[in-house]
Amino acid sequence: MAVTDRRKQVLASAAQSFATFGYKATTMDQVAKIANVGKGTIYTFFANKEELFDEILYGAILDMKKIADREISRDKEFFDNLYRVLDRLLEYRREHELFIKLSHEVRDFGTPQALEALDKVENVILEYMERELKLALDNKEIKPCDPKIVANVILRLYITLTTESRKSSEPLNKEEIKHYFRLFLSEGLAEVRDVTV
Amino acid sequence: MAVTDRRKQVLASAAQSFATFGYKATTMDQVAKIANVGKGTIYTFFANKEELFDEILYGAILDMKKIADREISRDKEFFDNLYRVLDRLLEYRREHELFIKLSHEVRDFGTPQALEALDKVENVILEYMERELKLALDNKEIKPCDPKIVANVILRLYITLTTESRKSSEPLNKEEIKHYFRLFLSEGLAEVRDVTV
DNA sequence: AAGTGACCGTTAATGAAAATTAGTCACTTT
DNA sequence: AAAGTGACTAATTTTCATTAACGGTCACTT
Repeated sequence: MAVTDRRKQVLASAAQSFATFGYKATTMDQVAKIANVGKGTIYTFFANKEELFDEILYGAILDMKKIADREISRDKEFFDNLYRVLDRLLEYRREHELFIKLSHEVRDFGTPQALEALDKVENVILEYMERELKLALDNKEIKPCDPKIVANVILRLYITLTTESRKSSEPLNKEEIKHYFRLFLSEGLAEVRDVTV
Repeated sequence: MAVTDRRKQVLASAAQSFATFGYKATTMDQVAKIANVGKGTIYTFFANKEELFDEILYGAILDMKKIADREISRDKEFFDNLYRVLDRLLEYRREHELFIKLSHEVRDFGTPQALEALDKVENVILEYMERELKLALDNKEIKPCDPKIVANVILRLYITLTTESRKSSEPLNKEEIKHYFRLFLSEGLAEVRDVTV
């Protein structure tokens, strides 16, 4: 069997295992078994468990970058793009088994590698937003501000709106989320008072 | 010694112990010792450890309500009041030893009673904001919205801005926080384009 | 040369014994 | 008799020694 095939075999098996069992509960013995290779073989491709995991994570992050690039349309306005891409990225994150499992692992065991992985994903999203905010600043579409801070606020806002479940009431639907998103980020909450209708 | 004195003695000792050691690490033996009463005496005033804790928590919550009422001026505008009261309340929460200890306890051990206590405090703050938002709605100071959702967003926004530390850069100063607070809640991020200057 | 799995040192799970704790109540003090 | 107490109990938590599982290696096989 060709070297690249074996490598791919290992990667596929590891991806499946990490997504099903999380970081901690995935053992190298198991990956070797699923991949139908000896354990030693894994170590000819990857220095250790963390590097194997990182490569799979990097693949998922590449997917997210592709999603963002595909979803963005330079002819549409800033807030539209922002909301749509953020929605897609977080949907991807929310629905991918690997990230679901990693979230649970952080909650239940606090596994450092799982936490680090989720942080990396968050940073990718933040970096994307920072870039877009800088473009919007150059085009004078938004008021002067620190893109880093605003990117953070926007992400937190989105997360707050999408997890508005815990206390009473069911989570907001997409239209409601979009409405509040626009209210805070674009229009502002204050009623306009000095404009004659 | 009068009954009320003994009760106060117990409360004071318990308050000190909860603030110093947290919920879990405060033992009824220790409270009795500090208060200079037999352990049985505590149980003539409080049914159990949780009720003793609740009474102390309730005291702190009363303090917060007083702070909010004192800080609010009906002649000042809505966002000014909102920001100032929120700032005072969270400063109180941030600087009171009991709440600091309880936060650590939740982080380190996940003690359910500590979590519940912090939730109660958060709810007091949310309820206060909800009330103020309803007033502002009646006065048409803010656009139509669900006060519950907006209260939540505002609290998260404040917390995001005040803990903008982890990733690089030092935390924002009060003026900066106020600036961003105003930017998102009052004015909106979008640059106004259709107004001739 | 490429691939392997038994083996190694370290870390984590297990469970039984020991210690600690919230809450009680028979007894002491006032 | 009313108020106060701390030794006691049942339940929980901590401790610790033993066992099991793990990541990573390397002498050996293919």
